[in-house]
Amino acid sequence: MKPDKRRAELRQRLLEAAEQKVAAEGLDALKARDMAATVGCSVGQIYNIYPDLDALILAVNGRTLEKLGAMVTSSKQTTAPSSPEEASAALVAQADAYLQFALNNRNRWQAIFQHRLATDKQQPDWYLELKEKLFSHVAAPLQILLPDMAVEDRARLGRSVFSTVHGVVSLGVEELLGRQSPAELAEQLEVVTGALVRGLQAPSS
Amino acid sequence: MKPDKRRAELRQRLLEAAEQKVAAEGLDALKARDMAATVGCSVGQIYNIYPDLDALILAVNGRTLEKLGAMVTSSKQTTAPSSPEEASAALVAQADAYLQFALNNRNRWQAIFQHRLATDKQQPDWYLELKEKLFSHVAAPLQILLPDMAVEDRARLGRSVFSTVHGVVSLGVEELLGRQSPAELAEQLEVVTGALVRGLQAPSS
DNA sequence: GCACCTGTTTGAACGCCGTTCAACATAAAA
DNA sequence: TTTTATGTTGAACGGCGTTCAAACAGGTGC
Repeated sequence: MKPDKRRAELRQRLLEAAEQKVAAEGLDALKARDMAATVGCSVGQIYNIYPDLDALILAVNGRTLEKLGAMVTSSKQTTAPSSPEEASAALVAQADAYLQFALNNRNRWQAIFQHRLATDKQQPDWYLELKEKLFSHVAAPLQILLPDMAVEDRARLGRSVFSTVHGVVSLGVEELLGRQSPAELAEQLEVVTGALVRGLQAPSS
Repeated sequence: MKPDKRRAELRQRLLEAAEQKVAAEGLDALKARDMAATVGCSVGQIYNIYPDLDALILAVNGRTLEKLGAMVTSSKQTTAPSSPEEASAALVAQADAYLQFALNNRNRWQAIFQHRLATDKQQPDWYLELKEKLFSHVAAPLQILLPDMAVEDRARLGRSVFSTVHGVVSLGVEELLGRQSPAELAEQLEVVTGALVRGLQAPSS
């Protein structure tokens, strides 16, 4: 078999093994030696395929971002909301979809925000674009909700609304055990996103 | 000198050294050997004073939470807001104070949310109380804003509002370089918190 | 002074980590 | 077959948190 094909296959197997490991035991459980043993190659081979473990983690997180994006997109109750009411409902539904994804894929979702590159390295372009795509999903319903807003302002606001939802989900999921149930969390999230959307429509003081 | 006194002094010196290290170079730069060298003791001595490095980190983060709490508290433009308008302004001011603290103490602030205990260990009570105190600062103005709400509901909502602000600050600070300036971030935060507060007062649909 | 005991302090050593690279295997060319 | 180029390997390196047998210091009785 050609070495190129071997490498491509191994690359795929490594990614799958890494995804499963992260999903099952969290980002901290991802170890080079363990991955090598799982896919049946040497430790060194990993570094022939990925420059370092960070690259493998980014590949895993990239796939998570894709799944997350698909989830949030498919949540839009109306594929193209036309009224402010529909747009509001779509935003609240997106927030709930984000929460449900975080709850159902906790380790994978946490890995996205847990992982930190060394300060001198920076996230690759394809990864940044994936995140941007996620933000833009939020900005779309905002267009119906706030039609007079400039495009770049709406993009910024989309990021902020996403951040808002992320904050509630993030701190909520992190101390799930002992304090609040998933149902209570979903309720709180709906209260907050609902209020935020109403407030954005209301005239500013 | 009595060993007890020596230990107490060393405990203090270790905490200060750890704080400075985290503030200057971030949580990841905190190493046992380095701390020992800085305060002039052996590595082992650290483990006679703190059970492990997690405990030292929690001590550092505890002090950060205290400073943060003081900052947010002192931000209340009116020490005891009496009108809904004052309460709204107080909440927006608190959010801005939170942002300013995060910007001015980035590494220390990041350390709070970056640090993760092993899943089998859990945060000590005094640490949880510090966080609870922070949330309660938000809940206080909510009392004027939503006087009819039950106490425990208000506490929950306080946590959610805090989470909201935290989300915007968190994702905002993490990609500060290249995209948005601190001023833009502050503006975005004000837009979001303002809208949220307005929405909470408006009748729910 | 010395010997004894008791609690404290020490830093080499352990196990685990990401990463490297001289040595080895394999395939292609001569 | 021999030589060359290319791909693969896993022991070894440096660094990490943590431990614990051994060295140490302080007090007590002689």
